[in-house]
Amino acid sequence: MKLTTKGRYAVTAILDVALRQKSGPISLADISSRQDISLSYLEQLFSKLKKHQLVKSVRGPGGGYLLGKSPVDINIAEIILAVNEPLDATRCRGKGNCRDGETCLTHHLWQDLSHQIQNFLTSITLANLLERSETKYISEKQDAQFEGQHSHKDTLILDRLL
Amino acid sequence: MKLTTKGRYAVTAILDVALRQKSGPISLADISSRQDISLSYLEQLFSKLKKHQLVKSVRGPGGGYLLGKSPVDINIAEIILAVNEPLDATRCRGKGNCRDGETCLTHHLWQDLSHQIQNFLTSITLANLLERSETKYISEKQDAQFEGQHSHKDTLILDRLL
DNA sequence: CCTATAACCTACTAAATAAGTCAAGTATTA
DNA sequence: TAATACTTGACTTATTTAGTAGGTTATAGG
Repeated sequence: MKLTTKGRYAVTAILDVALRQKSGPISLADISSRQDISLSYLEQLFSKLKKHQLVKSVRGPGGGYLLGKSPVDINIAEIILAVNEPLDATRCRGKGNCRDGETCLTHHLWQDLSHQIQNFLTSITLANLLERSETKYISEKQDAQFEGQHSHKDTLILDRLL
Repeated sequence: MKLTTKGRYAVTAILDVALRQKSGPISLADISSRQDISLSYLEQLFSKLKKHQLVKSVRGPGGGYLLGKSPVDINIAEIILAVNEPLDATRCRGKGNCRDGETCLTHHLWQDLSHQIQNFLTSITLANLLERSETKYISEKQDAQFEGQHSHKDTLILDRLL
């Protein structure tokens, strides 16, 4: 699970579609100018997103992209995984230095941690983000789901954004 | 918050120290051979880790690195942030296309999401990982803390690693 | 039918970052 | 005082990200 600007672009772009698709397909050119991401880069990203059925396309004038399924059924993890390559293999695969299991320990702990992050991102859907964008203050339900045991002092107030 | 192999190297390496420091300082050469990370790259990483007081060094023969504080007081987020540069600025800063607040929407949602991930990683300490490495099966307490509402079918059984 | 629009596709390139190398130090202590 | 191990900085290389250029196909609307 990699978290880079690439995944962020993908999430941003698909959220842009989600927010506006009521009025029909959204063209990449529109997303490009709104989100300030180059058109060609968006083409690369949406090609992958489409391959994973996260979006569907409408060709021709007035065409563009629509969500491939309901926002409830699209989670953040799958968006990020869709645009990142097959998630490169474990470091030790094939190498001799993991034969006794001992040296694999931290390696697998990291993998485990990575799974936790992925689970976490899987638990957040596009619908959740849409909700947040329509909610002036974060609801308690969301809050609990997102934050676990931590202090809420840095919780984002979406008010100023809308 | 970026999640790349760089941060993974850092977590892996510092965990290696945590697991073995009972027998004294751990040299980078040892970590290098055990974890298969180049010595010089480790030097770069540990230089930053030390700057953030996550580790402390012991010079001279038999020297190496020790944790800078208790495993309970070191969380995963600070390890990753320590080796990644000051967390690059927001895309729209200074640019004209965010003036009306509208275009910033998804941008801030992403930032918010990033905060959630950071909160999550902040909630996991080195001590948690150490515990896990000593526990054959994941305890319920850990499980609840880590996973939220999700299915546990892909939960890692550490048994096979130890 | 024609034309503009927009998806789709391929190949390439520039920039940034990650990862690793090299070399010449300095401090510590057995 | 020699061995060990950290420190520092300048380099190189590889990979990934981001952007360009140049097309083709599909289709809505005049």
